[in-house]
Amino acid sequence: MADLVYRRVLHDLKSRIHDNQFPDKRLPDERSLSEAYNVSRSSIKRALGVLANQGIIFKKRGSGTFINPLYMKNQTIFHYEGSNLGITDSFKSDGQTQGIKLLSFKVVPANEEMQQDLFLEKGDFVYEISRLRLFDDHPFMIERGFIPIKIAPELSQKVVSGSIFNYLEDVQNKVVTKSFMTMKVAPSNEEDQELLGLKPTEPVAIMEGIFFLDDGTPFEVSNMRLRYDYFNYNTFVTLDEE
Amino acid sequence: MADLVYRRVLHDLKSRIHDNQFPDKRLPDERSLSEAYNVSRSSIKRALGVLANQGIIFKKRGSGTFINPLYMKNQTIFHYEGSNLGITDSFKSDGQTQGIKLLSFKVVPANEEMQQDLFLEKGDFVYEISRLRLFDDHPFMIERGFIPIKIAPELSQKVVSGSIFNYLEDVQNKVVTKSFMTMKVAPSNEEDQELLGLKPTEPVAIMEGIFFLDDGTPFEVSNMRLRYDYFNYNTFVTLDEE
DNA sequence: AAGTGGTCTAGACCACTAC
DNA sequence: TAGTGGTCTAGACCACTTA
Repeated sequence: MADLVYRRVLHDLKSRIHDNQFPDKRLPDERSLSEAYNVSRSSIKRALGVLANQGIIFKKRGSGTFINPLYMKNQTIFHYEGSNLGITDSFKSDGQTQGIKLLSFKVVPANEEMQQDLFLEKGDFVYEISRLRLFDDHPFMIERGFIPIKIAPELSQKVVSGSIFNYLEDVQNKVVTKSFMTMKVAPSNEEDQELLGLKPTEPVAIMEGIFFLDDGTPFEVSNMRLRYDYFNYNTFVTLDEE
Repeated sequence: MADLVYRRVLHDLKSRIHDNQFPDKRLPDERSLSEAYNVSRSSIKRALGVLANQGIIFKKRGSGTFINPLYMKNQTIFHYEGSNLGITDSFKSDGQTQGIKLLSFKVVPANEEMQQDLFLEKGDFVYEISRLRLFDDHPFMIERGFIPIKIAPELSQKVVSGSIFNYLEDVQNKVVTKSFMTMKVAPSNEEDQELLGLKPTEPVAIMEGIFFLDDGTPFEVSNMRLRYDYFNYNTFVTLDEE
């Protein structure tokens, strides 16, 4: 994976940018880069495309490719590297503790919706895992996840009481790299109010997602209900390609 | 712009997907598409790549290209799907009407936070534009935006009563292509309840964003409060290209 | 073994910018 | 007019999945 041509170029250019090797904030033109790296112009383009997506450079047709001055300044805000799809790792824990309380752990037949979402056949089974997430002993999220048993046949109660993604990666060498999420807002229902300690006027954020493995296999559908005051989603959107 | 090959394919495939012309949730393979559209496989790949980025399809190496089942569900009104940064264009208007009611339009000095976000100097001024967005005559969003006067010196009351982004693009040839957004949830306050017609138990979604022009210039900071039942944000996160 | 998506190349032509 | 990035092609080869 790391020996791909465009990736080699990408990493090299990135470190050269960080090393300030382009003091005029301008990169060489694509044809020169192609020659210098001894790769095709398409590969250069691909590497530059990734950098542009990350907001590190700007291309201006007809004039050249330039380093984004904002990127070099305000690194904290605009830097989008190493985000994480898993919940356990999405919360900053500077000394605070995260906890998981297992509410229920069952095996159930996949309903029709689930069959579609997870690419299952009629009669396939899924784990249904309900958990309460705690942050410094305060519950902030109800999580109900469904995972096909045929993808992870030996999930145990112990495993689902911890980070499932970490288990998968460490033990089974499966990596979750994509997710499709949809976010909504709703008034809290009675279960929310009880489990999350909310007043009737206090709402929840709802995140539903499908998580995919590296190869595109849908791995889990998850429904998450969060205390409104623990929800904060940041995103950097670019529209280069419509 | 619209006559690009990959865009033609992209739009065609997109509408075929929406029309449910692939009932088995599977697209033809790339080589067949290439032949069917009479374009190169690279162009097919590019179109499919955009669809994949938008989370509409996903590709499984070795087996094929499939439609994301979650995408077809959850099609509410506010629908950001990376297709457009502007609000006016983010709403599906199949016959429905969108409206904007101007609440206030002032010029004020930029406070310190604004100076940072919009890269302004001490003493610079910004427009403060408050608007109520309507959908089929129902208010669904309160929008308060701040734009530096030095970037758009001749904004008029008429312009800010319509789509500012469209005005910029059509009249000034400036295009907004990037944004940094943060989303939260909160109980509705009295102003929300009055303007959006909410009950005290009904919440709002809050979106705050900085919008950037093509060349990286920050153009607007905006704070948006939406009726909870009009909010639905879909996003597809990939950790692929690092 | 056949079929699928992924990567990469070499080169043509186009559209825009700067001088 | 020269130089830049953008689009597109045709085809080779690789990696993975499925049977």
